[in-house]
Amino acid sequence: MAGPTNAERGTAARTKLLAAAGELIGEIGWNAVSTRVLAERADMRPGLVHYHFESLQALLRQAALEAMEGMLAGTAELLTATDDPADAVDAMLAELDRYTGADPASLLFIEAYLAATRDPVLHERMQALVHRFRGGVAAALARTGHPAPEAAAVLVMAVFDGFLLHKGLDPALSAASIAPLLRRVTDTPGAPA
Amino acid sequence: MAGPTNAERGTAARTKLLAAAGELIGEIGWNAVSTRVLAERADMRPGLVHYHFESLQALLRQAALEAMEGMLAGTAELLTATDDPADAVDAMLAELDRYTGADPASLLFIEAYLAATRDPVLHERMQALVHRFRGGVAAALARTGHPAPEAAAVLVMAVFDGFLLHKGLDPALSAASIAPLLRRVTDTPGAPA
DNA sequence: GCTATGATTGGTCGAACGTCCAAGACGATC
DNA sequence: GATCGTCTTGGACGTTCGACCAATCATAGC
Repeated sequence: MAGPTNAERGTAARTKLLAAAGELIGEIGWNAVSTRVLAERADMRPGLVHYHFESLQALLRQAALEAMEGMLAGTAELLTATDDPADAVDAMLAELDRYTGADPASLLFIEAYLAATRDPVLHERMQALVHRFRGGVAAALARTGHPAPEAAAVLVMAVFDGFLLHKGLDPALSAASIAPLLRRVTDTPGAPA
Repeated sequence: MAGPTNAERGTAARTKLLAAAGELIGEIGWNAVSTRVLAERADMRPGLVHYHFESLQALLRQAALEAMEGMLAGTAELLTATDDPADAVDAMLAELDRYTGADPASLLFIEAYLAATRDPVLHERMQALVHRFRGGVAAALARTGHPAPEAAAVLVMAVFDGFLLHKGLDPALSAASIAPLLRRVTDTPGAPA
């Protein structure tokens, strides 16, 4: 009965804490995640939090970044899976319909945006994350000969996040209804059909 | 030397508290606004907060709603001041460039969106506020014969808020660069120039 | 076995929190 | 000038917070 080694238990605890933090940030809000509720969700004692992480803020920062990285990585694959980036944007918009705008995953993004305005380290890392993703969209659009791929990528991503924001307020909003209009932005005028 | 009456002092205190709350929500975050820092900003004793307002949450709710109402009202005038709603959207986008995305006014909006997902009363009132504004945009677009004014209004407002979110992360973003692309959305194809 | 090292426990510290309340201060009314 | 309603003060209440720490436990290497 060889149980887990000490190192394994340590990394397992860190992983559980990060996962719990990722859930709680969206559920109750960044500033409402305390060491005690976090430990309870992760099924461990509060003292462990500050043993495995330098501070609560550092833990939340890392949890948010890893969660966002995971979500963006999954979505970025759509860009390379389709030939026409306009179709890819459509697909990403359709995937956006799986989020209600009030679920923990959506809210984690918004919470992170806000936290980034008050945490320089998070700001820098999150900026790099968004910049990379936006660069991918812009590059895909540029390949089709889009006249302003950078600006179009900025607009597309603003629509994504802004739509989530509004959807949280009005769940009746449907991504399908704005998809054809967003296509006006991603399409390249005068291109062969 | 007739000083202010008791009633005047009361309403003045309420006004000061609401103004201070509006500032602080954006500066330090909704959940970080406490009775004590709020009273300090409003230059009064902490005990007064719960004399003039039922609870801290009720105060923050009212402060956020009044602040947003004021900002949206000012912007809505642009809709009636111009003949072409596409020009109005351009003007609103230009006005958006006065916000950095990290200033208290911008952040108050985002904070309110988040708070609305956890406060049913705020949710309802804010939904009505956004709905009314969006209806104005849609009506203006409908007048030009836009084929999908409702969807276009949803997309335009998503761009506004989403762009603010991204601008807070990357101050280099300029509304001017996405304006011509957003025009593709608001324009009515086949309309007389 | 014994000892290193890392993981975990339970508890404590001072500070800040939302809310409430009795007592005082002020202007209006008679 | 007494009285009344409103506004204001200062302090108190129980709770929770982030952070820290000595003691205990479990594994790994000798």
